[in-house]
Amino acid sequence: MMPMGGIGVGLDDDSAALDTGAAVSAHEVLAVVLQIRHDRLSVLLWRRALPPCEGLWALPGGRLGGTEGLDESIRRQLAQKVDVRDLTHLEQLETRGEPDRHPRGRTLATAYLGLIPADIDPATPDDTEWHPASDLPAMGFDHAAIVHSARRRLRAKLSYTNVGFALAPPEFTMSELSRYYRAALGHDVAATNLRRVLLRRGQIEETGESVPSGRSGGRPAAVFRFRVRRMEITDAFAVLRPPSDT
Amino acid sequence: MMPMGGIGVGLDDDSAALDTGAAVSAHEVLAVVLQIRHDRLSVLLWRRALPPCEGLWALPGGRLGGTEGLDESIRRQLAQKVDVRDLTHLEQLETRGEPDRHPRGRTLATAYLGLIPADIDPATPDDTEWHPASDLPAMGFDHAAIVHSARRRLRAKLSYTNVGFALAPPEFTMSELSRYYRAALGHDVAATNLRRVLLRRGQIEETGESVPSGRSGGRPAAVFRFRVRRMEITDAFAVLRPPSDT
DNA sequence: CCAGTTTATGTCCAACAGGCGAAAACTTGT
DNA sequence: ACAAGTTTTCGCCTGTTGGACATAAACTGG
Repeated sequence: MMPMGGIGVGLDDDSAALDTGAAVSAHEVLAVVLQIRHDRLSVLLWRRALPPCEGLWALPGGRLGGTEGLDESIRRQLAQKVDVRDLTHLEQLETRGEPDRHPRGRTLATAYLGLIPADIDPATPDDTEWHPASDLPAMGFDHAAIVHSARRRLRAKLSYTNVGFALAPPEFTMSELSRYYRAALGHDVAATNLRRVLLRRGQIEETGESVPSGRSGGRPAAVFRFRVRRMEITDAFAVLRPPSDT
Repeated sequence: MMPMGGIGVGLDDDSAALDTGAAVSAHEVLAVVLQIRHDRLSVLLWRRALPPCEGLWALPGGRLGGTEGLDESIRRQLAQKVDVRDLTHLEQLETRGEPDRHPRGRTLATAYLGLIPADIDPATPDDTEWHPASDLPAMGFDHAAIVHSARRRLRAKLSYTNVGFALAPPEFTMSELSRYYRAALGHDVAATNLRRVLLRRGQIEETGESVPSGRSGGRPAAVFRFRVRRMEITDAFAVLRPPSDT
């Protein structure tokens, strides 16, 4: 805290930084990789074999390389735990820098949110497992808090963007899709309403195909797909829209 | 890029990082401080007197200290350019880490978004000035891009949160508030509808007072205030709400 | 006291979303 | 072939929301 909260002297930023004792700080990247598995939102975690936090579960990630960008780095690190080609979406989440967040000394962490569609079962190393996001195991560092941030972000974005495409397989029926939404949002979503809303927003379209429904009979379900498979904001937010020019 | 994009060997993250050549990377914090000034959304910038980027305009900020957290650091750095007590809101925006974003060598930057209410005119050092966000001067580094991120974030949040409190003075009339919204959003906002929406969402309330309107006469305007003066999400997003239990 | 200006209130309408029930389309069993 | 059961689809109704607009209210100045 600056004394009195007033304006300090107009030092140049570089010099000002030096006398505060800028230190060599490590920087790591982490990823919260989410996938709907068996109707549950799940996170990819690995069990630490070595200290610090030995035996606890942690997010995939690692130290930032000297010549790579953040996006580049998280993809490289992630490749050690899962096939990165399966990722349908990856975005930056937040950066944490509390001085004591890492027992090994000052380490900043930039966390990412990654999504994998529900239809695939990526191969993972032995130390790596999927855990339900609503029932996390004992986790090291501040990783549990980061997972919660990611869930919140995902829930919000499901409502005003087309992120659904990243959770669902390329083609799906409405009842499947509503199950994915239910798993991610934590509450029921009526397939009927979901269909109407996503169609009106132009997020999804019918492929023309249809597939027989579950084994006990029933009307065949129409097959849909997302029209665009990269993130877009599709809900021009409610209030305060620019005046319509019709 | 990993060859074939497959799964790498299961190295521990720390060791994996070392052989990639983890380097001493500097970390800086930056802030996009926005305020509505004379009906225009404006950014606080300072002119660099020394290289790199000498003579260009830059965001306030500086090197992260060795023992401080990110939030702590940005407040300290900001105190050199403006009275931090005037900030009504401060949130993390994004972190940039392209290896070439800083000519002096590898420097990560975590950017913040800060807001100052429209009614005050904070004292600033000689090298520091307010610039219209829609008409930026020549800026160094990637700072112009960061300002654009901040504007987008603010526009979005005005629609589904109560951030308005951070742009407006503690008390205001509806026509004043609609001018602030217009400046921040870039389009007209009808005071009538704004009032109805913000009242229904419980964001604002009448103080009971009223003030005479502009110098040329007119009905006195009712005075309002925001009920809560810290960020809250007030629009439980449209679609996909939990089923109502009425 | 009237004209002009600004704010407040109310109404209309279109869009939207949630709920529900009926119809459609299919499977299985008799 | 037909009935029963299941799942999806479609249409209707309702309550809410937000943008536009018109009218009423309140005040100033001449």
